[in-house]
Amino acid sequence: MSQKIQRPKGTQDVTPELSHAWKHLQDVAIHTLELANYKAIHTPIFEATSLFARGVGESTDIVNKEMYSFEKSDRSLTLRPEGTAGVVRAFVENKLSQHGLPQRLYYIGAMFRYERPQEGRQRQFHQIGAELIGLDTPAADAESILLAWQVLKALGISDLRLELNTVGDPDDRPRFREALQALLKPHFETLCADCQRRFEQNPIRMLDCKVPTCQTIYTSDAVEDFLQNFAWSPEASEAFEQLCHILSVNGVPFTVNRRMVRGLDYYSRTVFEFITDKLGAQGTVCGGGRYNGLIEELGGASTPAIGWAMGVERLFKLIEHPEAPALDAYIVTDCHAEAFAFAEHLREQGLKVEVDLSGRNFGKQLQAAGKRSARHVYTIGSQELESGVIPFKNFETGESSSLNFHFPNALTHRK
RNA sequence: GCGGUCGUCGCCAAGCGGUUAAGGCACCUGGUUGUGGUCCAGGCAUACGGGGGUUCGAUUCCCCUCGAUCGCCCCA
Repeated sequence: MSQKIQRPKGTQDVTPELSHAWKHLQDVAIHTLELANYKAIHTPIFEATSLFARGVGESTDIVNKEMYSFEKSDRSLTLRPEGTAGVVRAFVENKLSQHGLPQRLYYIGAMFRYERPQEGRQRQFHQIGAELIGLDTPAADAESILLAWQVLKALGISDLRLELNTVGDPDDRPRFREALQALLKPHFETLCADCQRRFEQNPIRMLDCKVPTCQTIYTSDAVEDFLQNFAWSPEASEAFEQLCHILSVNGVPFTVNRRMVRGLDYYSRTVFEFITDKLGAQGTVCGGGRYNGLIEELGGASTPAIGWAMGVERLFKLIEHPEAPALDAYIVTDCHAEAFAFAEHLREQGLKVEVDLSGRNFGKQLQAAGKRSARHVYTIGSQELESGVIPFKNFETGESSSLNFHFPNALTHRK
């Protein structure tokens, strides 16, 4: 058994039992996206490591400890840990802005993050993402969020909460950070070790801490006041209010969560997450936000954009798994040459058809048809070749009937 | 990377130091000269994730390892 090769840790096989439901999920999502005139973009599964270092951010966990990187002839390459950086790179490289803005793009595919697997978290996982590039308006934010909501609804997932926040413009971030540090400084000694580390590295993240003693500090009136009343730029605040308005008008339930932070450096202003309580600790089913600085950072003209990504595996656990379509016809036969011709005839009509290949007696073949829950069973033996009349039976109603079929070379090529 | 739990056939699952390692489902083969699955008979783990140890003896005890799972971290 030690010889047996297993799939790598944190990866999954989608076997035929599940592959239909898997395809269904993708089909529904893609259909919804395309109805909103989003167009697919396919980018490589690996990119220059520097793309993610610059795009996602040097200080993020993703870049620091989760990348699958490898060297090839002096180049450092990395399996994409997320989709936006690659899409933006492609947008810049292919000069998609020349085709007019805004650009509405979506992608779907595998992502890779070297993490300890747990429920809803794999090392290879899949994301469906949408990017709206070229606009920095509340309406654009709303379109993006509404679109995500529509995809989720189309999948039959509505038992979710949408959390929304604004993290201001890049210029505001240091201001916010310093103000927060100043506010929490007096409590530094009582904070947990993690928070003491975060204090310098990523103070905003402290607010998410699960340690009770830390939480009592972070939920104090002083901190609460600070969060509610921190003065973002007037533009950002104004835009955020309008966005909330549009979402309300469209009946999307949301809550403003001033503590929500996102792990990628490129976010600015609007950030949001759709969260479920049904998946344990990894409840974020869709996460996104605005990234106005990213395109310029990656060498393009300064262009605002917003986008999101959904975790396919997480969605998959939340949706109903539809049955695969039934087998329309089963062909019992000992004359395969002619049976294939007839099968093709049926398939041209869009029917799902299987030809029995076993060569066993017809009784056994009939049994096989029953096990497969075939709707109709056609029998093609030497008699049928001769007469050109094919008997068939509807296995759902039990009714028998027959039809005429012109076999190619039927009379000359019988076995 | 850190902690907890777990690992017996494709799936569910008994056994918990000495068993031929139950059983069910699924699957396969045959019983039926050409009209159906539910019937009957049989098959289907030289083996209990892998490796090492303790023991006269280990699926049952110990260690390591691999994997799963839950949580931390973080995110989709």
